[in-house]
Amino acid sequence: MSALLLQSIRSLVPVSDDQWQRIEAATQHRSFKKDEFISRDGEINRFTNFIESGSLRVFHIDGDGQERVIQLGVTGWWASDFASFTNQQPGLLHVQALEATELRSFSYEAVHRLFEELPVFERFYRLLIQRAYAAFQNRMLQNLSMDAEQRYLQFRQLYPELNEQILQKHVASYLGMSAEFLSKIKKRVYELDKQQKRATKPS
Amino acid sequence: MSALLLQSIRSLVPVSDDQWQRIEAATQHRSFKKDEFISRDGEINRFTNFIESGSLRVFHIDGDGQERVIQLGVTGWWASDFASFTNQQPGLLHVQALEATELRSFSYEAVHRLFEELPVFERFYRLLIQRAYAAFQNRMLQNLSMDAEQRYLQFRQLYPELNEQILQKHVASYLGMSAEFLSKIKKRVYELDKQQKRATKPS
DNA sequence: CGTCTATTTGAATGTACTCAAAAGCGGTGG
DNA sequence: CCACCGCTTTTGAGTACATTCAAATAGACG
Repeated sequence: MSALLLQSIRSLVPVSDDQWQRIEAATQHRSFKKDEFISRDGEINRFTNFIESGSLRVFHIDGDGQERVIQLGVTGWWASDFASFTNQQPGLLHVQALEATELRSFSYEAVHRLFEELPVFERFYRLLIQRAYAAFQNRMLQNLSMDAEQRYLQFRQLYPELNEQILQKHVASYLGMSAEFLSKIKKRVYELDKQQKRATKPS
Repeated sequence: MSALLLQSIRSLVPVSDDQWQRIEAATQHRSFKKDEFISRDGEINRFTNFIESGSLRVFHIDGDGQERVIQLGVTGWWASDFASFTNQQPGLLHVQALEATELRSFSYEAVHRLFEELPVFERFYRLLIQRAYAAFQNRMLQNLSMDAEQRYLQFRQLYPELNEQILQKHVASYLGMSAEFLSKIKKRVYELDKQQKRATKPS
């Protein structure tokens, strides 16, 4: 019984206990150790994943060997190489556990079986993607219109848990900047915070 | 009768003639002149749009007045301020016709009515978003891992029709670079092409 | 404690931007 | 049909934001 997953689904559609049982029966539980790969570049990604605990990153390695983090995920989030899963074609992305991580995964077949059996599940899935798409459009907007410091501040405000839990170098990559530069930004922001505090409450 | 729209839908799901009539009846036809706004920043976007002819851009104006093109659309594409439409909340984006443009639009109410009446339409809509999301993930990948010249070359290869039909300044904004810089890139690429041709077939 | 990796810091560099001016293009009216 | 106007594109010079590389420091893990 995965209370978190049920909660994630019920936040988008109403589900009877009977329906929930059929959904849960379609999932499989998967465990990964720190740094273990959940799926790889070049493979067909067979699963879409709900994170029960732990964290992971979805990333690409481009021509010159640079890693680019496309997505980060922590407990209660969904994450996979979506394009590869959807089209059942070899993917461009790696998915890797960043710590010991427990997933509740739906295989491609399971998802499509549920679409046929439970219209409410297809609706849930549609809403899930809709939300993800809207979030992505927002992220694109930010990447286009903000400089590195603004992106970091926005990220820190929006996802404080990621900012704490995930290694800085992965956060930097997610935000589209070098790890060194993020380090400099954090220093600058920290000094500004200090100054502001002093200014706000002068002894 | 909108053959193009029917084609767009049938490319994703099978639709009977009867079902198609109910879908088409739910649409409305809307015409826009060049530069006219289809929806605006701050408004709730009531429609999702299929482009029957013409072209449009979806863009954001940020703090310092800079315009950032999030999406471009031409005949046969779907485009709207998706986040605003989906959540029925005031949007951050403008949608504007780039030339005389004919849309076939679905209101928020019409879409939801169709979801209830025709499960096949909900499936179509899910597949449409799925595809858009996968494309977006790809674009994000490219924005993170490619420099300006590579992004332009990829764009030109992927969407030659957009490259020809849309003003360079909008393409530049879509690609996340200044119009001036795109101009310089095009010159460089053109000179390279010339050199290559000379090298390939020396008199 | 020692090793391995992550983060910090600094210097030099580069990619892309801004600003300004010139050239090109398209439409409209005389 | 030509001349002019407005807008887009081109071009060049100076600049800035962010990168790369290298070395030092700090942290985590066995």
